[in-house]
Amino acid sequence: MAESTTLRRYSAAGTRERILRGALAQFAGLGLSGASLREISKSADVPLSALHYHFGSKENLFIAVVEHYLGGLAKERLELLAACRERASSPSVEDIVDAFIRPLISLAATPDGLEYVRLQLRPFENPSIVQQMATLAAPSALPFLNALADALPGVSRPKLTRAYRLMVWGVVHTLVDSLYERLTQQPALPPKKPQQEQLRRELVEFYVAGFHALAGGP
Amino acid sequence: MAESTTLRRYSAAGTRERILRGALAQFAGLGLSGASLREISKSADVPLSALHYHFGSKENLFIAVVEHYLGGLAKERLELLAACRERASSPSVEDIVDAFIRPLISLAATPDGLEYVRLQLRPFENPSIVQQMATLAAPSALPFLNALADALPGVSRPKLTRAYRLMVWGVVHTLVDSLYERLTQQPALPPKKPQQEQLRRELVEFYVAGFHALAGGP
DNA sequence: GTCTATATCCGGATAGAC
DNA sequence: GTCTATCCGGATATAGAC
Repeated sequence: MAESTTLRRYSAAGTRERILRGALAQFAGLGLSGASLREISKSADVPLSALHYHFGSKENLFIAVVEHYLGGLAKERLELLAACRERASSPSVEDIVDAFIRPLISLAATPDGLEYVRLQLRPFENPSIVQQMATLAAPSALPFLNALADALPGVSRPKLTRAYRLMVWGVVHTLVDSLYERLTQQPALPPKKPQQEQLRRELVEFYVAGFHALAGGP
Repeated sequence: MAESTTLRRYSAAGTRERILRGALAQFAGLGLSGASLREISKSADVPLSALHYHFGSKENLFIAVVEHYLGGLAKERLELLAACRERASSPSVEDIVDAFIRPLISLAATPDGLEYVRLQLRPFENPSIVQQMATLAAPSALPFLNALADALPGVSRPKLTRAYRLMVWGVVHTLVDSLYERLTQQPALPPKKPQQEQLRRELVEFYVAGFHALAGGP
């Protein structure tokens, strides 16, 4: 009946995931340099050395967090884009914009997902991280740019890229911007589902109009 | 002929400004927690203690940098907005958007100005800073929101605020986004004046269309 | 694989000479 | 006002017992 006197508190299986969760929250709130491994280890309830054991370094952990949470979002977006292609041979601007925005709003409606969206605003601290983030982002960004180029054949690629970027960052900031939450006394993402649907329609409408304007009108 | 043996290298008059310049570059590149006062002191060529003597703390210095550089931008924007009001009793959406975007593009075309634009993407690290940034931003944001509300009477205030925020962050990111510079191999802000003018027209066009779409068409 | 203890360094802030 | 020297906490990372 003597319980093992080992100090191990958790199975190895769950440790990695708990670290990723804790790290997500810390990095999202404080950024790469602002977060500390000590705090992450506390919030994940693992010893500090477990972070190094599993991830090697702070930067590696950061990238691991991004990879872990980015995957689902990119997958969902690409699936929606593919679904448009099945319905019509080439998707409309509205289809494309919706396929981009819809999964992000769903994601932001979950607690972890919202943290991940916040994290996206923080990674620009050293060139190595920027490089790795760009590599991670490319596989989901390029199909959208290509689809937009097909839907708007009159618009040059640089123009399209800039407009795509307006959409990317505008939407992310809309969902998590604490500065404007304070300035305007409005929550960034409404808590209830119907209002979130409303917000999605509003965003799609806004950006579809913008894209069409670049092509010289709808 | 004996030169004074004092160690003072610079007059006090220039010290504050050099500190602000050095701090701007460091904070813009690395964020509040990523930048170090030691590096700032080196880049400004002043001793570390001068930073504390003139500004008291790292956070105070950060806020001082923002105040110092934000001033000119806000002033120029509000002047342009006032100028529209003189030409017509109530400015059009295009006037308002242009008054918002034009000074930012001019600012970003100067080296220090570009650093300041980059800095805007970094201040979200602790509640006290967010609070102070919101306070600093309000005096220039509210007149623009009010002007938009006048120009688009059919659009609710929350909708307008969200759209305004889309514009704020989209434009800032467009001018300095290193992630997409790498992803797309395009410089964020074109180096030559005519192309900058072109970019400005493009941005104005995009956002004017978006705002009008919210009102149910132009 | 897990955990404690520690090495090593760098950060912001300050004391006090000049 | 300016500058050197220093305090001290907290950071990442690692060594080594179990």
